[in-house]
Amino acid sequence: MNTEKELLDYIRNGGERFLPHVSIDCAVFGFHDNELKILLLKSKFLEDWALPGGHILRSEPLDVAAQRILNERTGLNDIFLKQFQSFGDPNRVSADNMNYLKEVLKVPLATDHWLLDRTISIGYYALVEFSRVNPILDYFTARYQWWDVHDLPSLVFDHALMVEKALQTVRLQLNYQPVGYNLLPEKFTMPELQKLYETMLEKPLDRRNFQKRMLGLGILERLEERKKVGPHKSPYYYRFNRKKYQEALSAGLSFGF
Amino acid sequence: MNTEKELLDYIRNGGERFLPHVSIDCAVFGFHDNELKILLLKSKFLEDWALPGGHILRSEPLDVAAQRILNERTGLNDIFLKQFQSFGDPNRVSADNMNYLKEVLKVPLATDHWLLDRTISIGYYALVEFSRVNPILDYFTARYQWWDVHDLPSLVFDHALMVEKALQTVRLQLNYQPVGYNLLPEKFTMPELQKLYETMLEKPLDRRNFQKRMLGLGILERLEERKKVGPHKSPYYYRFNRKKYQEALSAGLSFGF
DNA sequence: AGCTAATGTGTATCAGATACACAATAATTT
DNA sequence: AAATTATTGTGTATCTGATACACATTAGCT
Repeated sequence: MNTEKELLDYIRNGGERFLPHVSIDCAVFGFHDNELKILLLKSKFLEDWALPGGHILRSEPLDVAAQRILNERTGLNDIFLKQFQSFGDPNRVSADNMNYLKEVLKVPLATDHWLLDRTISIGYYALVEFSRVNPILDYFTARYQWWDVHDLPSLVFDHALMVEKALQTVRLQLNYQPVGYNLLPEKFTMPELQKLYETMLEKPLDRRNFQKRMLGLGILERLEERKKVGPHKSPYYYRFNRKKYQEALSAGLSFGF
Repeated sequence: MNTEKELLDYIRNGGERFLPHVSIDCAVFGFHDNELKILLLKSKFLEDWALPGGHILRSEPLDVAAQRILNERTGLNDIFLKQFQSFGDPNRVSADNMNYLKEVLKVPLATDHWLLDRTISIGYYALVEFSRVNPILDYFTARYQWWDVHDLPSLVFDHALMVEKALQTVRLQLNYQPVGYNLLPEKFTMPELQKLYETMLEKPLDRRNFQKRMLGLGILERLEERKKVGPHKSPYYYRFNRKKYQEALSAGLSFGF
C-alpha cells in the first residue's frame, strides 16, 4: 500500500483477496537500553498508535500471514512469532474508530462494507533483534517508533489489551521460550543476558547464580573476544550454540524462572 | 436445532445471525475411571466424530459464545473454559467434508454459501466434572460419547490436531490452573486427586510426597467423612477451600509439577 | 601509578524435593 | 471371632538445586 491508489483499492476491493471478519495483529518486542520495547506505528489517519497488523489472504495459513505482514513492515524474515490469543469483543472496533476510512475515501461507506463489519483479531507476539528492524513506511503509516512497555502512548481499538496479554504470555513462557536467543544479537555478554531477564521478570538477579544457571544449561559458548565497555574489566562475549539450544528446547528445557 | 426445519434455517440463513468465517470448537475434558476423557459427538451426517462447536452470534463476545455453545449441548453453566489457540489452515475444512450439507438440503449449495467459505476456528478447552454432564441431543447430533484421550476415534476436519493442542496446553498449565478443582467432584479423596495428576503427567507420583505438597498449598480441607471403598482402610474426603484457592491462584500459586 | 567500577570465580548454607517404612483399618475369608 | 488382604495415614533422612555471599582481577580514566 505505497500509494493512495493502492490504499483505495484495498479499502474498496480487499474483501475479495482477504478473508473478512478476521485480522492479525502483532506485538513486536525488542530489547534496547535495558528496556523491553514494543514496535508501534502511527497512522496518517488515526490519532492513536497501533500494533502492526493486517488481513489474511483468502488461502493463506495464519502463521504465514503473520510472517508476511511483519515482513512487509519490517523487512525481517524468519521472525520468531507465536500466536497467543484471539480478541473478539464485539465492540473492540467501534464505528467511530473507523471514521478514518471516510476521510480517505471522501465518500460514505456502505454499512455492510467489509472493513466495517465485526472483526476478530488473532494476536501474535514476535521477538526480534532490535537493531535488525528497519521499519518500512507505506501510504497508510506516518511513522514507526519503539516504545518502552512501561510507558506506552494511547492505543487504538483494543490494542492496549493485546499488548498486556502479549506481555503476560511472554513472561509466563520465559521458562521454555528462547527469549534471549531471539531478542539479543548473535554475540552478547553475560551482563546483557542478565539485564534482559531482569527486565522481563522485573526483579534483580544475583550475578553469580545467574551465570551458573545459564552456563549449566549447556547451550552457551564463550568466545575469546571481550566487549570493551568502560573503565573496568571487560566481559566475555557469548553466543548460543544453536544445535544444543534446539536439542535442549525439544527435551523440555527449563530456565528455572 | 431440534428439528429439521431449524437446521435448514441455520444452514440457509445462519449467516445473518452468526458471524461468518469464524467458529468455536471446544475440547471438553472430564476425568473418570482414572482416565482423562474427552467429550465427542457423532453427527447424523458425518462418518467421523467431532468436538462440540458452533458459530458466534453477530454481537456476542467470544467467551460468552463458548459458554453458550457448551450450555446448549451439555446443560452445564459456569463451565471452566479457556481459549487456547485459533486454527486457520486454509484447508482445514475441505469441500468434501461439507458434502453433508447437500444431503440435508437436498439441493446444491451456492459456492459462496456462508458455511462453505474458509472458516477459522477458535479453540477452547473446558474442564468439567464428568458426572454433571448430561449431553443434549439435537437434530444434528446422533449421540455423544466420552473417549479416553489415548484412544480416540477418527475425527472430522482438524479436530484431532485441536485435541492434541488442547492436551498440550492443559499439561503445560497444570502448575497454575485449577485442574483438580474443575475435574473432580466437590468431595474427593487424596488417592483420587493423585490419580488425576498421575494421569495428566503420565507418570507415577509418590503418595506421601504428593499429599505433603497438596496439603502444603493450604487450599484443601479434610472432612470428617471417609469414603468406604473396599476391604481396607478408608480414605478421608477432602474438598477445596474455594476462598483460599482463589487467593492462592491470584497470588501465583504453583503446584510444583 | 593509582583509582574506579564492573567482571570472573568458588563455597557455604538453606529450602524444597525425593526416597523410603511401618502402623492402622475396612471388608472379606476362614 | 480371628486371620487375611489391600490400601490408607503418617514421619524422617537424604539429596539436589537454589540462594547468599566475598575477594581477586582488569580496562580505562585521572
